[in-house]
Amino acid sequence: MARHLITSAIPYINGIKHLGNLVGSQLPADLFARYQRGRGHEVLFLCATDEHGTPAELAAAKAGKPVAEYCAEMHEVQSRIAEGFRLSFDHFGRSSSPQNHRLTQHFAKVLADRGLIREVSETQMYSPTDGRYLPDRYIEGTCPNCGFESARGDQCDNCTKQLDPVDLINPHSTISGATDLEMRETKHLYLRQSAMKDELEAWIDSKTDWPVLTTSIAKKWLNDGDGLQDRGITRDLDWGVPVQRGDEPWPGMEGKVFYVWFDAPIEYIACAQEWVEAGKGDDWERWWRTDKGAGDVTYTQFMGKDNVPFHTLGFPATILGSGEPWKLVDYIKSFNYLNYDGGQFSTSRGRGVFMDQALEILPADYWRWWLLSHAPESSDAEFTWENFQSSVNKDLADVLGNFVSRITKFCRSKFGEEVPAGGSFGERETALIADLEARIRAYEGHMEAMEVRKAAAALRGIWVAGNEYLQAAAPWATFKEDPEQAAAQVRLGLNLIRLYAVLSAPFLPDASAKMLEGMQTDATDWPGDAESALSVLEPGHAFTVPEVLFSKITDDQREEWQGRFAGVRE
RNA sequence: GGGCCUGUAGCUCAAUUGGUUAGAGCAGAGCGCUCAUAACGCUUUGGUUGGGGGUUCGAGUCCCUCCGGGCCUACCA
Repeated sequence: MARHLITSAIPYINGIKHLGNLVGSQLPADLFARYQRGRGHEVLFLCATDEHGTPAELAAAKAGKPVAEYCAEMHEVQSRIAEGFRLSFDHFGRSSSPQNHRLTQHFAKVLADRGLIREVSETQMYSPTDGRYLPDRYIEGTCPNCGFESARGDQCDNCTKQLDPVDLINPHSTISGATDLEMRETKHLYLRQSAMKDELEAWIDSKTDWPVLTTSIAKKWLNDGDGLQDRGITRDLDWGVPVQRGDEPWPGMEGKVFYVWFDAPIEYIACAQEWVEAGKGDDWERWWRTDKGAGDVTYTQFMGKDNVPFHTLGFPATILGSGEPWKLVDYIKSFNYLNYDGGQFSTSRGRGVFMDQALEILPADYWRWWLLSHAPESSDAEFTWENFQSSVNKDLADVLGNFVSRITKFCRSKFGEEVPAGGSFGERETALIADLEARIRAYEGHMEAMEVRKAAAALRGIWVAGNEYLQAAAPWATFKEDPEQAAAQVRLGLNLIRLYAVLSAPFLPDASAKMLEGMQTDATDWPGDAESALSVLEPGHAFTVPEVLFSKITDDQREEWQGRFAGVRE
């Protein structure tokens, strides 16, 4: 039995995520976790909320709540929505947990002890009106280069020139509009990534089977300009992990916190500690310490492309730099973006479908199927309501759902609600079994390789094979001449439903459960050979005709949703 | 500006890494079936692989160039 540690990029706390966020990390991670569990492997699947940073503070202020309270509430909201999508996290943690505080401070100490942290004195814009230091992009003004009036402090959106906030003409805070900005001297800690460039590069170069999206982004950062740059890992904020050297104070760093991108990946580890604390497990080190049992763990991370630099360079620099035997990631599966109907999903403009809204209008399986079967693997993908409607209606309602209906209802009318006895398999059945054998193995291959769209296509092909068989065998015709033979055909058809339930579970957990319930079986072992997998339900086994698995999306519904999600979120 | 990704049938995507006649699904057309959610199956129309040039016995695949789309560019996360 293999052991799989699986993490999804942790979603930021400041609101409900849209479908693009979902398909870029949590959903494919869940697919992989469910598949590996289905194969009988030991899986630890972790996710959490990423709770620190300026946007969290601002979102809390906007909601009129203390930031800790706001984050606690939003964590609950995201947690419930994750359950709604059937995301099967073994634990859904919080980057603000005490475990993460301790571990983040521990890593900082170890890195400092090994000479990998240096102090840098720099100047930073401070806004007395806002009472806070402002990240560059929270300052706007007129671009000195092109005269664009809403240029951000880090870059002008009009001429794309990179800027320094002090260059802006008439700079002001985008939070309050305040113009009384001043430069203040402040000290920060930098992680000396540059000192680890060769080690990181050798490690990346050894990963020849990673998606090009992952390695090309990593290499770009390694070799761009002067090479890998040191990175500031502290910020002047209130909300975050206080800068400490382990348990000890860090002189000169009073009142500062670690930068979210330093503490967020560490939460992957802290989350396993939370998992133990919550009573769901008893040994987190078995998953994370190679000196304490994690040597045989395969660790896979899932994320959108915007997260790649932090997972290929920043976090590995932390892990490797510590010199401690932490488990390093084995495979990084990254995704492009999902666009919405000709443009981008927009949280600020309420454009597109958000996770809570999606569940209000349709069950999770509909979304899981469309999103995964259209996952943005090779390039950005696009959600359109027409495509969604036709894909879901055809694949789920017609091909899979109707298959279940036609065979169960036919059996009920001719043989009653139990698996009929009699007859034997002939050439047609042998051919189907051989075909399915090959298709199942191909499906497994795509799942192992995390080729999500190909896996979906292969699964659909397995469903189609059942319809082809029924059409050719035509038990409704056979029945008139040779009821025994029809019984064998129906028996095979009913067994196909159970097989489909097992194979489809990673994509469609709810429909899978309904099929198993209808077949009144809890035999969910992954199929070894197709032949024995198709004789699990024996003659005389009782079943019930399941309710319709997937009702179709009507044109009226589609048009209504199209209008509802085009503009501003309520 | 620089870098990376991408462009294949009306739509969404494949193509064993340079190897026969570029394949699937959806949509369209025709036929069959009547168990089933007006479902299913079979057959079929549809391509100058964004344009141009080059390398090669052979190019969707490699090189050059032009055009279009997207992302990243280190203080949003």
